Amino acid sequence: MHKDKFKEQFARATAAAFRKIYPDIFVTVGDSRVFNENFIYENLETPRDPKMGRFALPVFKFALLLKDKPPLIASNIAPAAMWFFEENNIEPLISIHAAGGFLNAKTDFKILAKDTLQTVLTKGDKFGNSDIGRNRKLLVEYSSPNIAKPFGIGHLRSTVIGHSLRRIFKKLDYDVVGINYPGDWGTQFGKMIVAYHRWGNKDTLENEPVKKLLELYVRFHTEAEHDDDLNEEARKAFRKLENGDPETVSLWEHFKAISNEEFNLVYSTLGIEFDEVIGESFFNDKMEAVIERLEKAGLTAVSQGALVVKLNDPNLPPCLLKKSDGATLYVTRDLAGLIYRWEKYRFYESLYVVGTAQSDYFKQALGVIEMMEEAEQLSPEARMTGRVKHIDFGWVKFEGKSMSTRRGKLVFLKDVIDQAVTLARKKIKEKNPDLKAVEETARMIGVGAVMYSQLSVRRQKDINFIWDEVLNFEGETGPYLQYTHARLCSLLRIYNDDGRRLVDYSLLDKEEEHRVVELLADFPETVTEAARLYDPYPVASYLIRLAGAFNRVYQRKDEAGRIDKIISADKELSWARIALVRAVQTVLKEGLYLLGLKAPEEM
RNA sequence: GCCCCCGUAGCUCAACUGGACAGAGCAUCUGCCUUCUAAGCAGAGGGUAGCAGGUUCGAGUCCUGCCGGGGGUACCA
Repeated sequence: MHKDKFKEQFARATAAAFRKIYPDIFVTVGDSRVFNENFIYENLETPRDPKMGRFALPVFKFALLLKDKPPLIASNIAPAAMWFFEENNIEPLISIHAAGGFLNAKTDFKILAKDTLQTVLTKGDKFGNSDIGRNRKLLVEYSSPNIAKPFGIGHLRSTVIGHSLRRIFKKLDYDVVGINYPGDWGTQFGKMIVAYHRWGNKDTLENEPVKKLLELYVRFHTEAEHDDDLNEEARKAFRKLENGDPETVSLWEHFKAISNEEFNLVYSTLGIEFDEVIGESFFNDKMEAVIERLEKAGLTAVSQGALVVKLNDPNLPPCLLKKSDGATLYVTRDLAGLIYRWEKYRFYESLYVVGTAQSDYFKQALGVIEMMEEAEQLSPEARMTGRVKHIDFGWVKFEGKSMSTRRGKLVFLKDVIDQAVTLARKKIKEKNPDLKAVEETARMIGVGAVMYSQLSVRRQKDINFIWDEVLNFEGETGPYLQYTHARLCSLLRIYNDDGRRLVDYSLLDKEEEHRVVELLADFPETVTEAARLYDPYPVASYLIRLAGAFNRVYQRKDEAGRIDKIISADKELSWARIALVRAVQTVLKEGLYLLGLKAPEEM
């Protein structure tokens, strides 16, 4: 793991200072706690207010050990640490100050700026890359919509989060396989088939077939409320499908084709990629083997006519492998999928980006796997237990109300995107009528706004999908990031140089500029943080901060109240500032890429 | 009933997993475009952190109990 050289120097100096100021205690505890450099490094924090310093060490926890009051400790250590540099003839990269119970470190700006900007400009979009994922196979399952149902905004969240995680982990050199696992099997198809036979025919599915399928699905559920036969019929129809009845199968194929056409359109509009698309039905012929394996492991039981595995956790209901009529369930296929993926990939980790409503379900499935591997006494390397993770995310509501496919209460993603793109088109006409690529740009912005709406909150939080907010392009939004990017590109077009000259970074001496450089230096850490949390959110909020910091530089006013422009008559100064612009543009573009958003050069 | 999650500004959310005076955006109000994109920037107002206890040098963050909301609770996925 790459270490920050400023923090390393801080740790070395303060550890030495602690040894010097508290020699008696050092003798008794030895090279540990505050006397140990690594310990100090690990305990560094970032101050809430960047003005206080780049990083800080709170010393409260050491008061007991050192038998001193925290402010006294800090004020003793700070000068001793600075003295350490002088004593050992080390050029300090930082200055250390005591502030109450904190030791604050400020970095030498010239060094930070030179390091950071040169690194960004030479590495380009590889800035922030890391090799922590080398030789690690990582599976990410996301999107996974249900065939024969429209792609609603409910599916958007899994799609956007998963796709972003795929890119983030790739950046860290993981060998990522992005998987789409569409729901193309199950009792729902029995319902669809019954509904189609009762109320539909070939002509029904001529125009807007996806909406027609939804209508059939909804009608089934409303009528099933006072017609018990319907559900029974549906179960029969699904069994027919499982038994391979040709007519039923071809109808199912037809539904699938209709849905896939719509899904692919959505994916290409959003720019979503997968490495593998395998539907549930792929596992039809692999379920028996799983059931046999579980039986052999002595885990199965028959309960109320159904084949089940009872979990160890008393709070979980038994896991149903087969219904009392012999038909399989979702989990049966998912267990087969889990085993199949483990055997095929021997993954380091496998992530399932699925809503939090399914968390008990995942506990069941993973519980069954764990019990099985335990019963089979597999070696630790042969077990997938602990490597499979449910990456859950909060409920998506629409205008404060729950959505329900069964009741037809849902919002089509297609409609949402259309609205957003239309609005973007309108704004372009208004704000930049000379823009040539209107259609393409409007699409980037509209889609960006919709996608960002799913990333602007930590993934565990519920999201309320509110039109006014999604269609607002100001403030903490995708279009704001894109706009800032376009603005940066515009500057680079005007000041057309190759960026290969010697730059005096000390000319970037304004507070606003310092803040931008500090943020640029934070990018690599932000990416690893996102990976650690399995959440793109840190990247999203980071980009907002970066864009805001740059916009403040861009519109900073001098003492006379005039805008202090990036490009001025002062050549040296302009070069330095353009280097900053180029670095911000690079990171902003890469960050947007990680989120799955396009970065327009003009808008 | 039982099991998870959540309650922070009018609204939507942050706060580096226990640290510094709780921060942003939206909305409202006030400024700023005679050449670098105003989808922007500066500023103002707006807070008893659901309530009550507890642990701690230190609590929005941890523990307990209430109150309120959401989700799940074997033959859906």
